[in-house]
Amino acid sequence: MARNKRGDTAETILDIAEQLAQTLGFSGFSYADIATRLGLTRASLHYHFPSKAELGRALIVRYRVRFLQELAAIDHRETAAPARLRAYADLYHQVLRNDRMSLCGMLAAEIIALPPAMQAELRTYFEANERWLSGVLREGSAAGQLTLRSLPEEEARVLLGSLEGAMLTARAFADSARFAGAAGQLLARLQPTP
Amino acid sequence: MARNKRGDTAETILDIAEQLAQTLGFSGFSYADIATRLGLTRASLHYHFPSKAELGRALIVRYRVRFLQELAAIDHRETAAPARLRAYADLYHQVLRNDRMSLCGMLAAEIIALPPAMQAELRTYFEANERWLSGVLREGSAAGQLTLRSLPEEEARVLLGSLEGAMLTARAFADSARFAGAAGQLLARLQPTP
DNA sequence: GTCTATAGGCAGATAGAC
DNA sequence: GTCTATCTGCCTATAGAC
Repeated sequence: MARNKRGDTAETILDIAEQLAQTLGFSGFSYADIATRLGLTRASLHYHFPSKAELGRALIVRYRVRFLQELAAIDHRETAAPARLRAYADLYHQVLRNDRMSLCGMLAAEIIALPPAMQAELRTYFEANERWLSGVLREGSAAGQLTLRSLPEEEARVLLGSLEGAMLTARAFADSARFAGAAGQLLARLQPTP
Repeated sequence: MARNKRGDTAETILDIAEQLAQTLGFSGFSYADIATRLGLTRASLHYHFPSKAELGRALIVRYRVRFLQELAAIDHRETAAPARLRAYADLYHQVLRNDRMSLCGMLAAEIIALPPAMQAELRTYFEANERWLSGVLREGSAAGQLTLRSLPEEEARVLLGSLEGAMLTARAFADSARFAGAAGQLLARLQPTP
């Protein structure tokens, strides 16, 4: 749903659900968890999001839209490909510093347990990410700022997966510096050797 | 517990629980799921594993022991570092072809929702993995078979995280070839350029 | 929009018979 | 070891009053 204006109850519900999903997983939280933190009853939540499946779908859609806005901001702020990639990795790092896992990385783990509509949205999210990364890698390669060892599309897949995995293992040790180190190395490998 | 001999009911319970945990996550399955597939009642399961937390702990311990046995087998079978790394990545690939996620990668996602004993076992598992990888990378580097861009320990962390992440995203697209492609690239980057 | 009340089911776990 | 029966609590979801 989430057809209301910003600042609305629906948005606040999504904020809380997002935090819970990124820390406990989608099957790891309940309407009761949200209701308690929001100071509402479970029944009221169902007014805004009739089913948990619809809440989950809205969660991914909003997350993707916001993420793409941030990517557009990076495109506007940074012009060089290496700087854009660093800014991209920084988005992940910020999430981790908030003691969260990437929403879609988390959901990808439990994808089989998710309703079909959420599975589809998840793939759309990853595809959009890879499309943006591919573009940055291609342009950086053409400009001589990056050295690719394979096609931009394939490098993008590897990079996306590697960053998600770096978050996953960093979280296991509750150490966001672990992520920063891994991200730095992954990007350094793309640097051209003069 | 799992204090019984192999082939026992306890082992079968672990087999089923392992498959469920690797596909749905630890909070994604119940004693009822295991009982149904095994043809027992929920109460009987509690005889073997009094609580789900103990079942989960036994799950990780057995998984780690088996995994380390496979790593020892690789050490015995392959002598060159690049071949050992390929065999290592192949272990992941086999898991994925069984439509499963790496057990500990899955559990790492939901680590905050896990009982403390499971969290500790999880870290032990990852540490053991990194220790083995570090050794292979160090020896391969010393033998001129691999080119490292940083310390073996750091390269090991990056590789472990990247492989886990490659599984995660490959699963989102239900495409194990995606993992194979990423793994191939990650290992190719370690190849010395003559 | 939010509430109370409640349905109906499933969760992990235990007691005690066999 | 496995069973039946049961407890307690939580889950998603709905009906209907305000």
